Amino acid sequence: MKLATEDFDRISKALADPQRCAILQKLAMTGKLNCSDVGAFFDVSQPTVSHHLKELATAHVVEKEKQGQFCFYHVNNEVLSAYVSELQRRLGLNAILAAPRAR
Amino acid sequence: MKLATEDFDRISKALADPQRCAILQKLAMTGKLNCSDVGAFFDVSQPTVSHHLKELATAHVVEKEKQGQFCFYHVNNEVLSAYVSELQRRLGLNAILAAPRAR
DNA sequence: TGATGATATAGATGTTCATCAATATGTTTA
DNA sequence: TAAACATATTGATGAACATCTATATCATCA
Repeated sequence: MKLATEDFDRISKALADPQRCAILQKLAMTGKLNCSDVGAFFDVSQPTVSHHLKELATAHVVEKEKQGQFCFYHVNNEVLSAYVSELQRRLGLNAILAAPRAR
Repeated sequence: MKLATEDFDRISKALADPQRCAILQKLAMTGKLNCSDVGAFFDVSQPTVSHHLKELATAHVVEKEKQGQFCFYHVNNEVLSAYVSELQRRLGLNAILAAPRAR
């Protein structure tokens, strides 16, 4: 999966806030949480949690799933993997993998 | 190599600005550049380049090497690799690698 | 030593953004 | 339908930050 520059930049920014990164990490660990669950783990207001989840969703690193009055969020592993790959590519960390195969 | 939380956060922020990320990418591609070289690639003022390079150096993703009146910068691959590894760990992207070996 | 060139610092400015209180919207249940 | 609950939105505020101009520092060279 290939990320557009715009998407890459947005994900970088989404990860740059420690609070938001912690929320994403919690989602990665637990698999799926609703807003209240997330809020229970961190000492921030409900609107702030909602804001961070929205940013993460806008960057497509999490997906939103509405179930009745609840709203579940889970990580999008495909996008996260694509982000890490692109980051490695840009930073030249995949030189060995990208090198032409010896024969 | 293990990154402290503080270092991880700082690197995330260093990568969050597209201009700074582009500078880092250029350094990764070319190996080693001085300030003027970097400035020649991007349409920003000399103090801005100096500022970005300082941020990257503070985050330890690049290293500074003074040679006379010039100042060369090159990426620190060890730190960058450690960052990507820690990111993967936090995002749960290394589940397969981390799994206990089958026997 | 004085001029030129490379880089860093200081200070200012406008923008982005994390956060909150208040409120709105939508959903469930008594 | 009214109350209670979950989430989203609005608007405000203060902090962080990217960028610039001006200037300082330091090294080289004529």
